[in-house]
Amino acid sequence: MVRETGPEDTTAEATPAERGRVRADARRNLDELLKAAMKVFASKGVDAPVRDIAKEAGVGVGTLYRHFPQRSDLVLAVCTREIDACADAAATFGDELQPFEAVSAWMNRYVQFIMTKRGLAAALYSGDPAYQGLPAYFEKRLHPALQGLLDAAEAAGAIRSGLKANELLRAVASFCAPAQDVGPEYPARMLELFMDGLRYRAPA
Amino acid sequence: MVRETGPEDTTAEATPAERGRVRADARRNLDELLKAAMKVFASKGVDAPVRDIAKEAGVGVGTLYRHFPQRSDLVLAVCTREIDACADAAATFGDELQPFEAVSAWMNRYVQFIMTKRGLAAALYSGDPAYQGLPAYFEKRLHPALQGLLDAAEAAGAIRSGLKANELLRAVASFCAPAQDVGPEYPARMLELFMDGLRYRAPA
DNA sequence: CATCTATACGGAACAATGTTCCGGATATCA
DNA sequence: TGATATCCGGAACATTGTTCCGTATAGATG
Repeated sequence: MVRETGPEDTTAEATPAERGRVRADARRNLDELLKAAMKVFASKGVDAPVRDIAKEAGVGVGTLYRHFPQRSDLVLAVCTREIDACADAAATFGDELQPFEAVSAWMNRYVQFIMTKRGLAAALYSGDPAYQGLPAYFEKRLHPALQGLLDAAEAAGAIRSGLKANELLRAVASFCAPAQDVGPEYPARMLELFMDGLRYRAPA
Repeated sequence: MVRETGPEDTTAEATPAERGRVRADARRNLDELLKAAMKVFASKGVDAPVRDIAKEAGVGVGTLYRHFPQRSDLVLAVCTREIDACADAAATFGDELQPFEAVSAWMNRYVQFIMTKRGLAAALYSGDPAYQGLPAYFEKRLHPALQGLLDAAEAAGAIRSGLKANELLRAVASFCAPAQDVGPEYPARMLELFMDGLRYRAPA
C-alpha cells in the first residue's frame, strides 16, 4: 500500500492489477479463495481459522494474505459477493415471474440470505470499523432490488401501495433474529403472513 | 469439572466451596477479579485479553482460571452482576420515589445499562452456546423489576394501563441499537417520548 | 524454444491470546 | 507450632492472525 513518490504516478499505474495486467494464476487463486471462504464460513462459521480457508483453496496463507491483507477483508469480500448475488436475483425473478410472485420469491431468497449470515451479524454488532461500510452497501444494493419488484407489482395492481422497501427489509430481518423459543420454520411463516398482508388491499 | 466416581458423592460435597469452606484469600481474589473485569471490559471492551484482567486484579492467570474455567464464564459473571444491579435498582427507586418518577428513573438506568453493554450484545449474537442462558436471565430479572414499578404506577393512576413490561424493555433496547446517523443523545430523547407516552392516557 | 524479469507463491517464523500444569505459598485447624 | 488441604503464580503450551523472504513461474522478448 506504499505509493512510490515519482511525479508521473499520481494518476496512473501503481500496482499491476491497476494496470490491468494480472497473472492468470493470481486471478484463479483469488477465485478459489473466495469459493473456499464461502464454503468454510458456511460450515464452520465466520470465525473459522484463516489456515482452513487457505487449505480448502489449495493455497498457502501467504497467498491468501496477498489477496486479502486482513482477515476482515476476506469476510467483507464474501459478504459483498453474497449481497450482490441476492440483489441480482431480483432481476431474474422480475424477468421470469409474475409481479407478485417475483416479490414473494425474492423475499424468500432474502430470508435465506439473512438466516445464513448470522455470524456476520455478530461481526457487524462488534463495532469493528472494518465492517462499518457494510450496512451502507447492504442498503445500496438490496433497497433498489426490492423497490423495483415492488413498483412493478404495485403498477400491476398486485399489491397494496405505499410500501417502503427499506421498512420491509428491516422488518423481515428483525424477525429472522435468533429467538430461543421458536423453531427454524418461524421466519418462513412470518414471511408468509407478510406477503399475504402485502396483497390484502391490492386494488386488483 | 470432572466428578470423582465414589458412591458417597452423589448427593453431598464435591468441592470445598460447596461445603461452605472457602479460604478467605480465594473469596477476596474472586471479588478483585470481578471488579477488575468490570473495569477492563468497560475501558477496553469485552474482547480485552485475560492477562490484562488478571494484572488489574493483582493476580496470576492461573488464579483467574481457577475461578472462571473459561473466559466466557468471566464475561457471564460480569453480565449477571450488572443485570442484578440494574434489577435491584428498581426496589430502591420504588421505595424512594413517586410511582411515575420511579418508572422513569429506572428506565433511564436501564438505558444506561444497555448502552454500556454493546460489546456484550455482539457476544450474544455470536451464537456462542456459553451465552445461551443470558437472555433468559435478563428477562427473569428485569421483567419483574419493571413490572413491579409499572403496577404501582398504574395503581396510583400515574400511567395508562395495559402496558407489558417485556414490550417496553424490548422496544427501548431496540432504539438503543447502534445507528450511524444519530447522536449519542438519541436514546435519551426517545426514552423521554416513551415516558410521556406512558402517562398520556393516565386516568389521574 | 531459451532467456529474463516482474509477479506471485508457499510456508516457516513471529506475535498475541486462551488455557493448562505444577511447584511452591498459605490459610486454617488441631 | 506443625500438618495439610487449598489456593496461587506464572511458565509453558496450543491456536490463530500476520509478516517475511527464498523460490517458482507466467508472460514477454529475442
